[in-house]
Amino acid sequence: MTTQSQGLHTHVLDTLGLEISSGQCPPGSVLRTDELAQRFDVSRTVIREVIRVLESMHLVESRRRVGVTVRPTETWNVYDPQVIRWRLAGADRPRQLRSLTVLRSAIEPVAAGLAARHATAEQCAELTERALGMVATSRGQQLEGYLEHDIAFHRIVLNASGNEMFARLGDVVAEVLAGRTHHQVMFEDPDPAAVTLHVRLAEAVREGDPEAAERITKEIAVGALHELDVLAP
Amino acid sequence: MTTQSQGLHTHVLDTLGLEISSGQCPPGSVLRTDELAQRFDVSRTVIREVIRVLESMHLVESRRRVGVTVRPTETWNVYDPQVIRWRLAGADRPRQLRSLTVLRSAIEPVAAGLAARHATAEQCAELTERALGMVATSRGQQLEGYLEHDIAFHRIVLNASGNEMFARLGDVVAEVLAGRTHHQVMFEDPDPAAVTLHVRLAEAVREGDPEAAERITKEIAVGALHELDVLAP
DNA sequence: GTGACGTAAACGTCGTACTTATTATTCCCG
DNA sequence: CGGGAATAATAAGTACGACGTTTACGTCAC
Repeated sequence: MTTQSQGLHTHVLDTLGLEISSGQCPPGSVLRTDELAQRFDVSRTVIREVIRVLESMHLVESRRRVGVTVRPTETWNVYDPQVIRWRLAGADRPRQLRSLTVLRSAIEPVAAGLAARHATAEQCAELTERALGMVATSRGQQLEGYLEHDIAFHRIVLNASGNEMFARLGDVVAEVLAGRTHHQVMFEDPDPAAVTLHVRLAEAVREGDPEAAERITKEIAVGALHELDVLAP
Repeated sequence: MTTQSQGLHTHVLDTLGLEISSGQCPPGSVLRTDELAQRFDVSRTVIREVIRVLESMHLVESRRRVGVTVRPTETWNVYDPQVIRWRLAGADRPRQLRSLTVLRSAIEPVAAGLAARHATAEQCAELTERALGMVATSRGQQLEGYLEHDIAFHRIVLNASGNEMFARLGDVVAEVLAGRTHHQVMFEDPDPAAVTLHVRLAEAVREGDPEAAERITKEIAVGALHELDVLAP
């Protein structure tokens, strides 16, 4: 899904990034550019560019005479959407999903409060529209449609907060929601209570009620965390 | 400050990243690899590796036949510590500092609450030590010493939260605090009230009182935001 | 055992040649 | 005169080979 064949660079980067973040190349292990070039059947040029990108994400460290060593997990750029995607696709998806959901539970209530203050009429309208879309797709195994509305909904709230750091978390939230829908066992329709809360949040934002918006979003977050507790060990 | 002459790559990356994030190369403007190679007097190889890194940060987009175009601000990886450093060094430091402080005000209270639950004895000890260090350096123009304790203090709280997303925000907070001390007009000693709150926070964490920890941290955040309002327009 | 020293292994940089995608232009046909 | 298809031009993508530079590691003398 993440792999497009739009260039050798992309393919190699994606493969290596996935291998590293999935723990297949544990921290401390070393890679050699020549070996990689041989393995992927590409020139060392391509490998070097990939390594540089991985290095900028602090996934690896390149040192002379020793090679490219995988760095310890604590140094990864875990906010890089690419890294998040790799990790969610890899082994410790549950742990990752939990960290990210806790992050959401801290950010989104505050963002919703700000959104209630700053949202434009246009944003309010689209928010309501998305909430209705969620209602419409909340029953009858329309998970993909629901997911799309859900992602759009949260993205609007984050954007409407007016804070760029919050806004840029839209991609992260999208990854989390997508990961939850696709990888988690999620046969059933979404929780009706959650759907209702989204509708109420849209109302609170439209009415410019920051306290309510914050409170409702906290409830949504609590629900998401609870869901994780139930579905994942 | 960020530039070490540890390789051409680093130097070129730092220079270009700074120029882009400072708005010197506004979104939409195009760079050519050949020109850059000539300008920095390095081979195209080096330039390409730099471009690839910049591309992974979503600062630029490279397309055939058209060149390397600077992408709009909304797409930048603003959580990348490198990008943060560039932006804090650049033109819109005030705006950036405000966004980041709002982010802190959302994250740190939650992190402090978690820290109160999960902190080890060792972490509590070091936290208290740092709080005392802040007290000791809070008067008499010892700003650098105070800053060091302040950074360490907040880093411990974030780490003790047990959430890796929070923990990785330690670097961001460090940048914010450093930026505030160094670039802001800050002749005076730190606010005594803030110092006291840090001491109380250390106590709350040590006593395992999440509610108090969260509340006190919120007060610290409010103070930081207020400080921004007073010092920057 | 300890220190200086040399060696080789890996990345770092360079230059060039060639390939490919994309845009701009030209030119022919309707 | 206009529009679409063939064509040219351009800049990035890839490959290869060579040399430079750092640095871990083994060796040798003391």
